[in-house]
Amino acid sequence: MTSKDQALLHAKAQVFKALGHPTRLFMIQELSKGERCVCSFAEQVGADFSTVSKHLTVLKHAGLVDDEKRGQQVFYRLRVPCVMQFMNCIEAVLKSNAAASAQLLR
Amino acid sequence: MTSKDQALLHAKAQVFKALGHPTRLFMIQELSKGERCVCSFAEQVGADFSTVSKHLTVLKHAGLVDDEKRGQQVFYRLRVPCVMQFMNCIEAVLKSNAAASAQLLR
DNA sequence: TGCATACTTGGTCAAATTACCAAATGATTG
DNA sequence: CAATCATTTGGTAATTTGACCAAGTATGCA
Repeated sequence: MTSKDQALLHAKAQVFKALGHPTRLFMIQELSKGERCVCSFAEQVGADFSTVSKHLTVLKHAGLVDDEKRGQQVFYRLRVPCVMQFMNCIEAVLKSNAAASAQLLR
Repeated sequence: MTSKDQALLHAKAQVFKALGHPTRLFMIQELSKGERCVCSFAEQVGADFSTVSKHLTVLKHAGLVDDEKRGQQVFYRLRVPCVMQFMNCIEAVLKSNAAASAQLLR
């Protein structure tokens, strides 16, 4: 494997890693319905404002979302709609997979 | 959000988390070409046998792969072909996204 | 039966992640 | 300009992750 392949592999893993947290995954799901400001997440997620902001930063660095400041608010937008497709596929797998579901859905 | 939704969200996040490591992602890519025994990965990945085995366990618990013992070898198989589709989508995004690429492909 | 081969499991330790608090920045309002 | 609202940044502590080594289990062969 070339070092370029290595880099690409690492980059892709970073994207998955960014999605590998319940709060961030929730944010992605919400963003798939339309843009949202940080404040709207802060309420909904029930975590500290700073925590929410940091999660959004992770998603942004992974290239999954874009942000735009308008007035004093910052709006985030989903950049990668194909995530949702995969999310549906995973959901189907989880539901069809007794072994993993028993472990994961607990 | 109901606690059932919470559980599902958590389960999905676990799946992404499992994919969020270069070695495990590599394994998934290789498995998309066909089944493989642990030993074959051990050589290729260049990590300790036990490390390889643990990575495969993570993928298995996430429901992404199946394993089958035949003789003294254990063969792993990809359970979720749709991962590859998403992988391609991510790859496209990474290549089209200067900002993230600069960070991630370094 | 005894020994090699192919894995898995348990332990340990360093590094990464995540959450919160406090403080800093930036835009808006009085 | 001072005060306030929305958000980010920095610091710290608790938890999780990942890598290796050593030891354990299971299969196959002499």
